[in-house]
Amino acid sequence: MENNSCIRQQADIEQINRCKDTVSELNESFDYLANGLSLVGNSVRLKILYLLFEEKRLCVCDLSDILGMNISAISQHLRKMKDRNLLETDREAQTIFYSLTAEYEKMLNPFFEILDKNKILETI
Amino acid sequence: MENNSCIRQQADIEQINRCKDTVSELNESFDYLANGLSLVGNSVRLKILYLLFEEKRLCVCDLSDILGMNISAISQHLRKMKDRNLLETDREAQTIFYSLTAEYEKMLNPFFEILDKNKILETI
DNA sequence: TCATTAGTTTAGTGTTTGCTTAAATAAGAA
DNA sequence: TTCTTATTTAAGCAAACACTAAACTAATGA
Repeated sequence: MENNSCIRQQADIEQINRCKDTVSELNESFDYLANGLSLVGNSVRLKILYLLFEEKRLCVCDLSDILGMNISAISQHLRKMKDRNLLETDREAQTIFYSLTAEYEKMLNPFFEILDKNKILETI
Repeated sequence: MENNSCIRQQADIEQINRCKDTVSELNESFDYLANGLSLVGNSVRLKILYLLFEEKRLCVCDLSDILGMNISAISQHLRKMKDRNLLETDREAQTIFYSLTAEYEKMLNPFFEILDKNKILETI
């Protein structure tokens, strides 16, 4: 499959084997983390996450209005994030409110801070 | 385009307007951040970033060998990350070494710590 | 100068993602 | 029970993405 002719003569074999061990040990962790980060790495979902961080909770319909997008499209984004435990729901009659889970609120905080900082800069 | 019939009667108009303002103010920041995070949200690139964090520098050929992937595929991933300033290069004769930029090493540190923790757990 | 080694770039292909439309579900009100 | 509101789910499609193969560039050495 691969063109293995490229292994440098001066390659550090020990280093390469250490790296291979790391990759095979952490393989599932890499997949899991990358999958979580790819959810945040979409501007619609990042907006939703930040808005929920600021407002604590919003319903599908609010988000649809704020972002100027189809209810269905928003719902599908929310579902992905709920499945991965970034979000949780809270029903009030027909309305379903989404909010950040405590775990991810904490984890995403550094990024929210970057956005907060930009927001202050914009208003100056 | 949108079915605007979904605006709830009980919707908090002030809240919605505040959110709309936030979104339009920070629009480019959302795009920029999301784009950066989407680079990290791919397991091949996350592996590369973590390996560079651990080993300080590696060449295209080392990474190709470690990850069992085509040189060309690795090179294309590296290029994307270099374009976004996550990585920098350092040539030594024909060999090009890639390393994390200080800025992103710092920014990605919390995620590397999660992986480190998993690594310790695996070895127990 | 020609061959070799290391890496990049381009074109092509299959897969994944995000959005649209339409149908389905779920709760409350008439 | 039927209608309305709020949301979800399923199907379909276009755009973006990741990988392969092949051509190309760049540095070194015979």
